[in-house]
Amino acid sequence: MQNSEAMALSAALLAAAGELTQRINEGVVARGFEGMRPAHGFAFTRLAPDGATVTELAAHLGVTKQAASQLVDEVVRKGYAERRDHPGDARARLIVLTERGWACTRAAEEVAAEVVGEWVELLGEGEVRVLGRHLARIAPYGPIRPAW
Amino acid sequence: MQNSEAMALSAALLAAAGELTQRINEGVVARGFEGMRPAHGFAFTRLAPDGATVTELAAHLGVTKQAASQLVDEVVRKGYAERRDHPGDARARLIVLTERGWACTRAAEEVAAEVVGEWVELLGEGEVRVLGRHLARIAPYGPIRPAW
DNA sequence: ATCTATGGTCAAGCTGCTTGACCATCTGGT
DNA sequence: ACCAGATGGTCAAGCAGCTTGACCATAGAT
Repeated sequence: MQNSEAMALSAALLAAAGELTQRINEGVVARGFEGMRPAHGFAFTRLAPDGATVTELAAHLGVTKQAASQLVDEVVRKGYAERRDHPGDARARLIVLTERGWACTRAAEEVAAEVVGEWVELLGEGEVRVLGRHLARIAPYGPIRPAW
Repeated sequence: MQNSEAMALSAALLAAAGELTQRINEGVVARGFEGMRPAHGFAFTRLAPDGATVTELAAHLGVTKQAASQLVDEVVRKGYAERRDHPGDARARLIVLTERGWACTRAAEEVAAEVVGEWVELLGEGEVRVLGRHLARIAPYGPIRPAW
């Protein structure tokens, strides 16, 4: 495969990721979750199942734990999450979503489904599923970082 | 398609984009182009064919023209590009790559080809081509923004 | 019992972006 | 030809989000 072809693929991937992120964020904000940034959403995906520690969150976001801690401060202040004592480790705090945090997460999923729905119209559902499977094989559970 | 499925696809897309960007940047830096950041590479892809104005660059990167101008300052100072008079518009300057700028661009293409080569090993060349075509249809020539 | 590693926070600083103001030049209407 | 508004570009100031460095409390190992 030619270098220029690889570069075109890279550019398309980046453009798609950037547009998707922007649209999800705009949709979430439009649904009444003001002051939310994409990073909050990515944090929520890590907090969603059972909560997480600041250190785990930092690893997931690819930032320092200080940065993650500041981000937690912010979402706690805005009412999307709360710090609880960690069961079994008195040093750690378990960050969990509040009901409003869950509502925000559901809103993000709805918007994502809208955007992906447009892709389905363009490419067909089967092709979009294939796209998802291939992308999942390319980037299996790495940290989610800003594209640049 | 379920909301959770759309969210998983979104996460995979973002993770793939983030990893690709990081690896290309690391590869470029490792080849001797120190101090380069991903944003520089994205700027170069716009400058590459025939140069561009600061305003065009700003639109391509999705930032203000002041930010684009600062970025141009930086790459000019580092020897990757130069400001020339714009033929046909005395207000504007045409930013063009220097030879070193072209070398950096070629290096980025090489690294991108390496990474995409790994995807080809995973998925096969045909599937990767399909991936590229689909992504190109999803995000046709939008600005390349940071993922968050 | 101690020593080291780990989770977390506080504080300070930096980088890259934004907003706002401004000048030079282009463009279109009169 | 001229003027008014639009456009390209830069300067300056401010800020948000991240980093590094220092520090404390607790865990786990020896």
